[in-house]
Amino acid sequence: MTIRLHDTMAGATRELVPVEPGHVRIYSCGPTVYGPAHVGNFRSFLFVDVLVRYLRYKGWRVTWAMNLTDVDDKIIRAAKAAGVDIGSISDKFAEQFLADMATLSMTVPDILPRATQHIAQMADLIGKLLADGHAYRTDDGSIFFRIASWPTYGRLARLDPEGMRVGERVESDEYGKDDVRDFALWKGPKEGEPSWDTVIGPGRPGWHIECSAMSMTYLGETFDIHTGGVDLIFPHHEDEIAQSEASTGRTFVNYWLHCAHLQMGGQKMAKSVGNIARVSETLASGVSPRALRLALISAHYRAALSFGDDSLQAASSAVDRLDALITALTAYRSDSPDDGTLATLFDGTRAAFDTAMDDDLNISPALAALFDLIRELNRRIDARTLSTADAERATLFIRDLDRVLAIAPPEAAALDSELQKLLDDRTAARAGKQWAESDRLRAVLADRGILVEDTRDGQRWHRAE
RNA sequence: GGCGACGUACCCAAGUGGUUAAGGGGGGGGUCUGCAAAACCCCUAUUCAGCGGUUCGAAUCCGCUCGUCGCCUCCA
Repeated sequence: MTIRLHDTMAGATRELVPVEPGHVRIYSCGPTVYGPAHVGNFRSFLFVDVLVRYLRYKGWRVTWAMNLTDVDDKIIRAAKAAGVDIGSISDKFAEQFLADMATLSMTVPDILPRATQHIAQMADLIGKLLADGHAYRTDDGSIFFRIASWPTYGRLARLDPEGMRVGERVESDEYGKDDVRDFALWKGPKEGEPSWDTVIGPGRPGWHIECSAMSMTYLGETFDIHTGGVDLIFPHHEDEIAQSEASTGRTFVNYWLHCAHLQMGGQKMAKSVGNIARVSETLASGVSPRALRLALISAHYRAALSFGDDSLQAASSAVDRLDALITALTAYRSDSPDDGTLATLFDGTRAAFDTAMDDDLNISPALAALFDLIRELNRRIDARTLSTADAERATLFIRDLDRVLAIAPPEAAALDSELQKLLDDRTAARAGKQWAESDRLRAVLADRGILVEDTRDGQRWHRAE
């Protein structure tokens, strides 16, 4: 039971060995809830979802924490613009985020800590850094981390601290800092901004400190996996490491996992670039949630992934193919004896699937194993070599793999009696070769979202999405 | 400018030294079928950005060239 993951710090793929045997602790940098998240954001969350799902599928215990940043410059700005307090902005978009998560069948993290509910923990951490000389106050009550006090600063991002000079793109007007590269742990109180009274004085937290405080609160001073998009490597994760390790004197995180960007139009999807797509918009354009999910998880997480009509179309077709098989297996009836080679087929599929996923979540070959299985099962359905029980076994096997992928259709709920009557009427019409009536009923059912197909197993149906 | 990733068919994307270069999508042909849909079968890269090199052997290793993207700033 070994799984290898690519650790950004090591720059290499390493076997996952958790601090506590059998129990993996994961922290993910979550969204800042100042607006609706876009699908690029969700790519990075779904990558962790797949990781968590796979670890659990393999029998590991997982504790997954993902923060919701509910206080920062953007939220403050949005609240001011709307004339409300920051809570009404962050609550609204946190709610929307959770709804989008559910739409995409994303596992709900075990812990979803919010920054504003952990101010005291952050203040304690900053207090420790002040006491140890890793941080200093400025005249306005802000507190900065002293990068010069942390020699390994820049190691994660492979940036040379000496080379990080003030350039065109680095603001140098934040006077008061000892060094322009120092970053804010705490921002002094300002008129019109939220402020908390704490052991280190009044003010509000800087961005990076929340992740250190909350991850260590829930997962311990040293935990296993920390995830985020590649754009968080610097400065966010670099800063987290500096402030965490400076305060504890221990290794903060054992494995840093970073997800590559989702691209649209040849560039990374970003609000600032203006090329974003949101979950709600994508669904409104007729793409099913499962197709969207597949489009976002179908490439290796460390490779840039292009998103657009083509990728959504391909994912939709692939999901349809899976659906068609499940529908066919469900309708399948045969007097054939059990297929003695079915177990071997399943074993081979699982071995290929697991081998691929064990290798840094190499999902492409894993999906290939699934689709190879789909073709082979369709062959056997056509050849009528499966028993009725085999078809059921096959469905169960696919649903087992789908604990990791979460792209299979939900168990079909029973139809209401009116729809069932339409189906029954159509079956009767077909029995009497009343093709016109049969076609009419098919159209009526299609209007109600029930797609019917005729096969030698009789009429079968599935819901349109 | 510094650091890094990548360039495989019409599109997406595995493969990182050795028989026929996965899989998905798309396209073409066929089978099945009242029709439709689905499914199945066949075809769609003698070739892996280009050029050199190492090797018995390279898409896979090395060098150079060209191109794309990312980070160095808020950002998943």
